[in-house]
Amino acid sequence: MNYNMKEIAKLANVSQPTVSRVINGNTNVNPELRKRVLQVIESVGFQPNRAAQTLKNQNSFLIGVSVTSISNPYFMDLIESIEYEARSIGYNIILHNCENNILIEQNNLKNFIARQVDGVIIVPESDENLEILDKYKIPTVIITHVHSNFNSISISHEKGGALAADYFIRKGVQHFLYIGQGPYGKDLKLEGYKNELYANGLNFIESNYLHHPTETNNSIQLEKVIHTYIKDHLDTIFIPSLIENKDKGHSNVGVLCGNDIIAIQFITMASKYHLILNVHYHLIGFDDTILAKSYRFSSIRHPIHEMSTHSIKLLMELVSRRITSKNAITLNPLLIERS
Amino acid sequence: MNYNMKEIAKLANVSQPTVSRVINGNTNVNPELRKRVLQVIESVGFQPNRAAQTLKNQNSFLIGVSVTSISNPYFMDLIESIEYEARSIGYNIILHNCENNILIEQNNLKNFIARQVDGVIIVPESDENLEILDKYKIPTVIITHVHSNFNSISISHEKGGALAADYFIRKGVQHFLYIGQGPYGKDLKLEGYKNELYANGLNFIESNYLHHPTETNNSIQLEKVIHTYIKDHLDTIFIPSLIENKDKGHSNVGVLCGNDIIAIQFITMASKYHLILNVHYHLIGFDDTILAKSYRFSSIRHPIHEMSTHSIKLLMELVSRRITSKNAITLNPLLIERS
DNA sequence: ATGAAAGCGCTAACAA
DNA sequence: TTGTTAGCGCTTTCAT
Repeated sequence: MNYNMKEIAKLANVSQPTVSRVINGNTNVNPELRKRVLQVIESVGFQPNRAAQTLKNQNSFLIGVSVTSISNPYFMDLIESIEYEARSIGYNIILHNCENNILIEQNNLKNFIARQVDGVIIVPESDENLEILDKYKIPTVIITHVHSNFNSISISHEKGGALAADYFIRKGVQHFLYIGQGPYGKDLKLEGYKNELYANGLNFIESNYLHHPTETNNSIQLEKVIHTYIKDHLDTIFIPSLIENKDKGHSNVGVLCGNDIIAIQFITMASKYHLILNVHYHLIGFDDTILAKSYRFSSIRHPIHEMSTHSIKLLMELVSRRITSKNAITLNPLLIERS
Repeated sequence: MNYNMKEIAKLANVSQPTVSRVINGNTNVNPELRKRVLQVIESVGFQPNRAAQTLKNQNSFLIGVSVTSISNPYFMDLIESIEYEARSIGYNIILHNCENNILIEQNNLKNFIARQVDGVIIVPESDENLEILDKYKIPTVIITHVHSNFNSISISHEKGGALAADYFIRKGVQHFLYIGQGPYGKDLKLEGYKNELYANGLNFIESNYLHHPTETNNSIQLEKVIHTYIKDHLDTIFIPSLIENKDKGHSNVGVLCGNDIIAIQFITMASKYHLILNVHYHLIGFDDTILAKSYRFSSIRHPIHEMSTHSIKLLMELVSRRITSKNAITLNPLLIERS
């Protein structure tokens, strides 16, 4: 059982508000009383009740963190980083996973409101629920998405694609592949990749864009697409390319994958045909997760630490009402080269 | 801005305690008033202030979760699972990482106390800090460690080792390797592994126990040890073993690794000598993380979901003072076979 | 510089 | 069944 200020006051032979003043660093306190109070606090290990403080002060020093999935190495790094940043400025995080479910996300956000969180950092599942935060005027920073009504931190996917293109060009790549995350459609990574190729007078062949055959994000299906591509181009690209470039020791095929998991799917499929990374093909993944580290392939890293730093900083500026405009911060990714 | 009960009461033309009664499901409320109140609550989207409830009720519906590291796929799965279990019974988690630092852990636990958490689930960095929880009589469940003064959920590492031994025996393995996580010392996984071999009339050769050469947990050093072992036994074990068993299509070497990361180190080193998984050697990792899934090697899985279920259940029993004895629950791991 | 008193939003004992 | 009242632990006037 924890003490309260009244008990501390009695033990130190002062009034309860004096204890409050000591704890809050109010200067109008006799140094001697201050010492006495601090001694008692120290000896019994008193911790002021945060719930009472929240009630009285109308702020909780709590940040609601909502993500669409926890067991994704990318979000986990993000959560770790946010927890660290929050802790270092005296805030705590309440973590919620919405499991990619809009209804759960809605409940979670309502819960944040009930908990009196000072702000929310969210990787949103949908736009609808964000209105709840708007309605209650909760300072909010959105991560990964850009939304005109909210502050946001995001990454330039185009820049990531361009970075990959640059790397491949440096390596003398002539055959540029791209394997996307979703079904066919607008893909900023691909845009950046293509544009950088064009800017260098190179061409991207549309049939080298592999993607899910359907709307459903089934990874088995993508694996089949990859498998078929490799099989069909074994004798036309992969093997000849290596032979042509045998003086360099590596081929001129470059594969950019929308994320690290896809990258591993490619590596696995390629190995079935005895194609070896950095010999028969160059490869770059996205997100630079533990997978890229352990498989030792290059990957585009999102500056997670920078993202969380900016998120918290931006959130704090909103909480303290130092800014009221809507900021959309875009950060640049960087290429982690591994050979 | 959120409403409060007083405002709801005014809008519904009832007294404020009536609003409280409606919200808390008190039956002594005129159905008509109840309806009126619920309508107002619904229309303005009122959420009772949790801080006030915490202050009044002396419980927070908050669970403090402290781990030694977040960015570890194993803990990440655990956190996700705990968040899910807590949420499904109306609790929230406050997440803290202690970064393997005793001082940070101490501050985090004090913070839990200030936050009035109803209970703590902790992967402890040290025993000392646990005394804080004991002192304040915070219901606590320890995960992974067993401690006589606390309730705990842990995994039988011996059983994991035995499971691996059984699998290897089934596969006809004759050369049993073990690569431990730490420097040389007591290792329950190894104990279970050996004992199961002995129980089957088999022998474990001590020189087949690879480990860090020093106290420092430097993974580069372990990699060198692995590398040296493979090089030295290439012609005496790995190659001959495959030749002897070429009718079966795979050798009779079995490698058990203390965790999945070590497993990948072995696979990587082995591939330098063109040794292929499930051909030149059988391998089992520990923890069944995303690494094992993507590299497709077998791994001993800890029943993470079961762990979190038991943790929350046990914690709730402590919170409600239904139990006061100290329980040490040991769960059995299971082998996920991948070929 | 210090203490007495009010009130943050809620629940529960009590009175009506 | 309903409203009045006190109080959870804290901060902050307001007197002194």
